[in-house]
Amino acid sequence: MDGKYSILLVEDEEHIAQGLTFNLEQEGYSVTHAPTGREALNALESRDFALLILDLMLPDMSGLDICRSARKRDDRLPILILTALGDETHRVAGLQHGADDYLTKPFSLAEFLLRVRRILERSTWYRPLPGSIYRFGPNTVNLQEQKAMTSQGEIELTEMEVRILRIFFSKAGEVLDRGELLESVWNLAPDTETRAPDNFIARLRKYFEADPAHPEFFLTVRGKGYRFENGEN
Amino acid sequence: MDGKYSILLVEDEEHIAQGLTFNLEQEGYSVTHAPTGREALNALESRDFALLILDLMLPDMSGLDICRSARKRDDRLPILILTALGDETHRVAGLQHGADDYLTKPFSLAEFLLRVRRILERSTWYRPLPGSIYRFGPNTVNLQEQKAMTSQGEIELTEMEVRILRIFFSKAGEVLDRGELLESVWNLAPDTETRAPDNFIARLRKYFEADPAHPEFFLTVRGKGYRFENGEN
DNA sequence: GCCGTTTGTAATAGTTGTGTAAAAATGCAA
DNA sequence: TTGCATTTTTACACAACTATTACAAACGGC
Repeated sequence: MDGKYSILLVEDEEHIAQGLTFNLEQEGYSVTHAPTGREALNALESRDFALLILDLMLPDMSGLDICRSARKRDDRLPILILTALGDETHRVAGLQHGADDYLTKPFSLAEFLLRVRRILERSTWYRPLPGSIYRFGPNTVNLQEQKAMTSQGEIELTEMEVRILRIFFSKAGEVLDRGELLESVWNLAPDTETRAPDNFIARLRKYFEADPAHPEFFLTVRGKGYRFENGEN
Repeated sequence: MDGKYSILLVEDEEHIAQGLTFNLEQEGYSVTHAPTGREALNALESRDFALLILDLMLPDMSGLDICRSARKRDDRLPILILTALGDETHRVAGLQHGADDYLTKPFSLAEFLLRVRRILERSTWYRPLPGSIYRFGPNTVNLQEQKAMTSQGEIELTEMEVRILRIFFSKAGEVLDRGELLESVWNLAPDTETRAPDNFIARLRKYFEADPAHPEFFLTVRGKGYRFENGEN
């Protein structure tokens, strides 16, 4: 769960896929490649992407079907169609199916990368940055906007709270010892004597736990530290 | 004020301009036509548009210059470049100057209209409809006429107040840090030491909040800056 | 005089420190 | 093993401190 944009590239021609993947990763994006429609749909089911790049000519199904079902799941997912079908009918059909952009092969690599960048830049204006929304149990945390929705209503988060939550979310399931927390959140030596972390844990439990005395998300690992469980794994 | 999108069309060839205007109006948009760069800049100065459609080949100046200065005024104004210069260098240059899309003449009218519609649809996700009035809670703000209706009655807004409100409205929900405000409203270095923003916030809260000490719209994010919530999202 | 900025001081939110209670682990004898 | 005393660790309310913000009032330019 890093800050990189994750892109799903749906393309059956292996060498084109490799070239695009290479160049997109070069730009700092994280690319998942799906060579068939089936795999594309699976990937869309299993996780969130910041952008869908779609070849229309797939062996098993029409790209437009993928386009439609992706739109249905997430009506603001940016979609870039990339195809050899360049005539007006196809372009219009693609745009009508909800694509954000439509590039015809052969296309200029520079233009392609610019359009990708432009789409992703714009998308941050209307959808949260990848990884900035986190859900567990009845809670929804928006790290970017420093607020959270809990079963008790919406609350504002402070900077420290956000920093701690960020660490916990990124290491869900792992035990975080005091020293590690002190280093990464407080920039203190790992052996500093302070109970500041305890206090924050208590606060987080008050915010997010149904019964703070018997936490199900922010767990104590006696003698070690704390462990965050998101309730899924 | 109607809900129509207003488009500024910058195009020197009269018959093309007429054709596009006709078709765009057919679609329900309100079109302003500027045949020269100078007139385009004047129009951009005098009022807000939802979209700028730009021919690059103008008699008096380069379309890219217009693109740049329009971006400077409003960094989220959608721009569609429309030109006969179709080779890669020009396309890339256009996109690099901040254009949202780039269509090469001759283009398909249907595709053009679809792309316009797509851009405008997306834009409502991240910017308030220009020229329309903005509502939050019991307040109604008209940036165009620099007036606002609050629960205490109608007030006139000063230029600075309008500039700040514009930023807050267009970034509703986001945390705006001091530096960002200083840059975009005051054109100052982001690390300038001043409390001018505080004073305006205090004023806005006095205008628009039922209880300025416990704001529900203009919120403080301690250590960061401010966040405007329109009460919907 | 109107607006916008600077300045000074009060108020406040957020973080950390501290004390006490509770809980868990440990030691050890039976 | 079991039971009980002892020690260690954690929970968390509250106090103390500090950096940041609120805002009135004075100031200054167009």
